[in-house]
Amino acid sequence: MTCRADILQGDCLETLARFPEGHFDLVVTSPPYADRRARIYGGVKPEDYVNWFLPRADQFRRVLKDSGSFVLNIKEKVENGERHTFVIELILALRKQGWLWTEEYLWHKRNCHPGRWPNRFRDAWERCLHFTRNRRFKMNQKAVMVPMGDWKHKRLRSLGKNDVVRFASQVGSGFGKNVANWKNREKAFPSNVLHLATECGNKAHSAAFPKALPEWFIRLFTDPGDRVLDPFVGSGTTCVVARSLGRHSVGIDADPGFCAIAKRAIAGSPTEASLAFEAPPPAPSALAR
Amino acid sequence: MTCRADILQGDCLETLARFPEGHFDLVVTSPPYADRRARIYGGVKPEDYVNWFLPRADQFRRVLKDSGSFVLNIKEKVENGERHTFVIELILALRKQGWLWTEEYLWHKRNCHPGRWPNRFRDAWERCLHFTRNRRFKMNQKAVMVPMGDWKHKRLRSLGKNDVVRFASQVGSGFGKNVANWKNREKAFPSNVLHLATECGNKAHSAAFPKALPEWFIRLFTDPGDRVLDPFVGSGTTCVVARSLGRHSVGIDADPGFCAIAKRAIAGSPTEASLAFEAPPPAPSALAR
DNA sequence: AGCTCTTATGAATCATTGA
DNA sequence: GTCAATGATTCATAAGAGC
Repeated sequence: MTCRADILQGDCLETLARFPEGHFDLVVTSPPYADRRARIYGGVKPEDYVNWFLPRADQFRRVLKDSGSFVLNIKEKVENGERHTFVIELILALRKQGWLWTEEYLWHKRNCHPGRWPNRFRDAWERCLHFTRNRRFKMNQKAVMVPMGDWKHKRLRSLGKNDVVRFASQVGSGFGKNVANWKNREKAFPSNVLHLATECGNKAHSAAFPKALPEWFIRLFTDPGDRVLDPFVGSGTTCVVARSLGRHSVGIDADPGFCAIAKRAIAGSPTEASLAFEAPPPAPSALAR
Repeated sequence: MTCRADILQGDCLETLARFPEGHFDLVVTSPPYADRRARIYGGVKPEDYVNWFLPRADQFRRVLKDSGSFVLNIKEKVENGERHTFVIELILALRKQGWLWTEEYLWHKRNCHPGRWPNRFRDAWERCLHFTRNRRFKMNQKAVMVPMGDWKHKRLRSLGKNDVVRFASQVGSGFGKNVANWKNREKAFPSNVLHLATECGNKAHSAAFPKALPEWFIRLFTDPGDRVLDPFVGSGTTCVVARSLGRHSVGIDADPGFCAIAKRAIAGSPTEASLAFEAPPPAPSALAR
């Protein structure tokens, strides 16, 4: 199956009005952080961020299926020596708007930005806030199981008593008294912490997140053939990934330059169909450790 | 030097009134989470948590030195399928009280609690909120440096072309690698993500955090001889660690049972002086990956 | 297959200057 | 003074190629 991946230029606040209720299964996005990409988004100030975001989130909610998820990758900046509070204020505001704050996943950035300061260390993590419309929602946990890797094979071959205990606790099965259960199992469920390196080819148009991030959430919260929306699509990563996973997608960006880049990225990217012949699907091994 | 490690029984709200202003250099604690340890703290409900906590935090602030830090290890629980908001509300309230929300460190629990649910994965992280009274505060970054990997030695012998080029072209915000910085450097600075395994030693009195957690913050935010406070000391971990690091400490707990346990733990634990003869100081390698 | 070595890579902060 | 803009400074790692 070849899936549609449409890029629309405009402010998602207006662009989304064209879409019917309950059209999408997943909204996943990394919005312009406050004060970043100032030229394009008019440099929303941190203190205005919530008010800027809310009406857009209202649209996201309208076009999202009842069983859908909304994943928001965001991190507050430091201002005046303090972490700014606009993100946690946004969480509270979104709840008032009717969203459920179901979970907060963490993206641990293995390669974070360099730097050194007297009052803090380098920032190596971002939030992936998971909101839903309902307590019951679609979640395919098996789709993101991680291989246990060499580690398991080496360890299990020679079973010292300590090894068994340590093995069980590291995998998180706890109570892994019955190691035999694990021997035949190749995969383990991940936790709510994702370990991903950032990747960004294009310096001029830095991608917000590495492909593996939307990939993880698309696998987790949608089925093949479902519809994915990224209302701040930037260089197109979400749509490229969605297509390669066999999901339809819509990406919106206010900046014509980004839209052009996104379209090119999609045109040059493999579809699921082509992947099936050319290469194995991306290994989830890189996703969560 | 043998340091005092005093355990006081009582509610820290009242107990701290005996202490003068600016007595402590660091407050580090893992408070009874909402709804946990209900018998002892009267089972503070999540919705009452902020109001319960605030007057105590006011005392913490009073007895903390101007250059001091307050580290709060906490994680919101899931209620009714949602993450509760009492922690982020607490952050906002503490700022209103005059605290600066300087940073949010993460404790990534390498071996988190087992379990499986249809709508979420295992929770593998907790917040370590860092509050200060001032923008300038005591921070000994070198005290928590971690050994570098072996790769460093080889690295210096033959520098990749990329290293040289990027460093040379310091124009245009290219990343530079000042190799001189690496000469004679055996250790690396950590990031704001801590990778620590939980200790599951005594299940009867579930330790709030592993020793390595208070150890890291005590090293980072105090000097030897400084004074550390844990107002919800539980089984005494903070005081045990503080003493072994040569810091004076006060631990407070409302529960006489915990106080007894804490006192025993301290009595049976090594002082810094004894450690100097018996064993090398704890290797920081275990602290942050 | 393991080991060595090479290369790629990043949504940052802070201090200072100018309006 | 307060605010805004600019520039200087800053690491550590993982993945892959090669032997």
